[in-house]
Amino acid sequence: MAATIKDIARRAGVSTATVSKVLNRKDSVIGDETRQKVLSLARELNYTPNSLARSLVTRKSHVIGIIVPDILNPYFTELVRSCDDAARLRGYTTLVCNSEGIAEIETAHLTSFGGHRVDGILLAASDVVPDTELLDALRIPVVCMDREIGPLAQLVGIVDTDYRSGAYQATRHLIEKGHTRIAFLSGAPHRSNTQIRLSGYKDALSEAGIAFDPDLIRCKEFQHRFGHQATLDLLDHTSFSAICCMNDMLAIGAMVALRERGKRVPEDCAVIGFDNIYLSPLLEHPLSTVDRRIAHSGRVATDALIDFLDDADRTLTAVTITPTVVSRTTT
Amino acid sequence: MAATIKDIARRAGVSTATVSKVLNRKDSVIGDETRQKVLSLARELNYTPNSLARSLVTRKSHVIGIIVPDILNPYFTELVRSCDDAARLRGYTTLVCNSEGIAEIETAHLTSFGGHRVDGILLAASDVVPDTELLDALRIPVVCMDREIGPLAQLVGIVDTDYRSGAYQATRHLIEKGHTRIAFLSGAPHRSNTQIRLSGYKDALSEAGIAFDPDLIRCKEFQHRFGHQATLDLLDHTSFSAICCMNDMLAIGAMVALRERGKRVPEDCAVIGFDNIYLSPLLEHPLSTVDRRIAHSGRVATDALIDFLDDADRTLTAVTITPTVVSRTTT
DNA sequence: TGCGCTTAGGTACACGTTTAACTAACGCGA
DNA sequence: TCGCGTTAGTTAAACGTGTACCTAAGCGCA
Repeated sequence: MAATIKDIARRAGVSTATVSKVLNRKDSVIGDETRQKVLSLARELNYTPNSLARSLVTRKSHVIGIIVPDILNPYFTELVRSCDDAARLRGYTTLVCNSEGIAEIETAHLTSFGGHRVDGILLAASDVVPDTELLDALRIPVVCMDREIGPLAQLVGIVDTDYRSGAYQATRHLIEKGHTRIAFLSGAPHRSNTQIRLSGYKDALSEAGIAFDPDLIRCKEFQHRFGHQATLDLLDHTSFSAICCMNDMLAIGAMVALRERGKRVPEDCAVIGFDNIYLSPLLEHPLSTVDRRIAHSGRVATDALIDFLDDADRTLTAVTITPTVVSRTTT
Repeated sequence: MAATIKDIARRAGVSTATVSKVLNRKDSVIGDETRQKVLSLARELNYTPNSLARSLVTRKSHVIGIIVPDILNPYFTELVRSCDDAARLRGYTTLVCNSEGIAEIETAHLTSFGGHRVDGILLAASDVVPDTELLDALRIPVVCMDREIGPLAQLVGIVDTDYRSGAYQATRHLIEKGHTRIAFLSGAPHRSNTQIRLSGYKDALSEAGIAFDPDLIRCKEFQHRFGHQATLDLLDHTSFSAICCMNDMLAIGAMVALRERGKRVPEDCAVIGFDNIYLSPLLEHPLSTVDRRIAHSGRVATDALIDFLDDADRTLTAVTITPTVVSRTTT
């Protein structure tokens, strides 16, 4: 069907090796006339190299696999987009998989990555613990983004966000606006993910001489729905004038709850989010939040991975991104 | 590195053909003992078939390529997610590319699809006209989703949304709520995409005996930003009590503008969107909109494509989805 | 005995590339 | 004349599978 190197070779009256050399710019040793003939035939037949065959022999697929829990989550959408852009810029293609935050699904995807011989793997934040045994067997370089992982030989990059600092800054921002009763919403309470943010929150409070009140804390999951439900619950059981949300979806949920109860934002209750997803400035009340530079972190992670793949012997890259508060209308 | 069929064959003392047969369940003709030996060795070496090699010989990659203008747009995020789910369910993997709505980029992606020997292509809505010449040369089955395309031999599926009906219903919904001055926001004015929706809008108006007023129409692009800007402009130049937006992002933009000008939704101005992206119920004012069954349409399109790929000679599938109004808080 | 069928598996090529190693022709200096 | 270095290619193997076709043994049966 599609033209192959053989077709070109036959018509040009040369061997496939010659064609291959010309097409790969390894043609220092090829005559000018032959080169031209091959090149023009390639164009004429509109030849496209079969990457399957090529990858098979070169043992490089120029594909990198990405695993996220759910691309519908705007944070991951944005992250994936930036990874994909960065990858393409360097001649790589991405294969994106949704793990649903379920270990078995992630494992299946990793296995499939192995079968497709991806050159590298990007692991985005998730609460499931990566199957290091499988990863080890796969021998494919891995970069983790805000994701805890055990010791792993082929871990070649780590890009983390300084959650403590982010939470600290968000809380401090609220305190500076005069708030003292500040609720705190986050994900799974036992994960370090949440613990570390909580410590940032506490630091800011104690620095300001405000007592920590456990009644103001609600930690369960990073979903919109929980932000809504927790806010309603807070409203019923305690008093506060601000909510510090550990991601933007929680903040969006909180704002719906506040409106349902007739509370104005920010007059009656201030809200700050975390992530700065691209939606946050677009909301009816553009959301104050903590910018964690999503696109930048995706780019950095991808570049680290590809640097490793392209340059022979490279060492582990570790970057931590410090987020900053962006104040909009909700605080 | 990774175990191959050869490794298994050697250890089992059989030929690679035998191993291949066992592993592919073509083993009616293989002895039970041999089968077990092969199977257990495969497990032991944790063998994963090399899909590159396999695809090379079978001429089936079990990959389908998807092109969307921009996955950051929630409509496309949701669409891609549902296509991916549907594809995996049937043993296919997806390769997602962003065209930015630029013809050259789309062409590059299509070429790359050819190189990767994808089995089928899913083309999502976009204003650029597909490169049918290239598509023709590629000889890869294509399914279009809400996308105009010229005659094309390997077009095997079309799933469209009845935009006219959607726009008609949205307008009618507004009229039933008592509105008579209804603004209309949509994308590129000359595209049939917008024209057809406009006709639905006009039909509803004339049916209700309301005169069409061109001053209430603003068509340019389907971006949040334009929704915001157009609403401000409308507010400055005319009067109206409702806005009919031809996608949800426009509606979100419109609502920001209304809030900036101190207008309450829906008391001072009602707003209806189109698409029913997953975000629309989550907004501070859960958005009334027209549900176009995004996930369903992705699934239908993907299934149509794979039906074609799996069953030998199938004919073109054409589905049109009729959207329905979902009334929430903004009308 | 000769024939055919069944069972169990092997042989060998193909898929489309890349690449190390080889060759053939030529020119040139000693 | 011989040897050597260039130049411009070619040959052949390899990557990991799938599969059409072959073989060989065993058995039943006329």
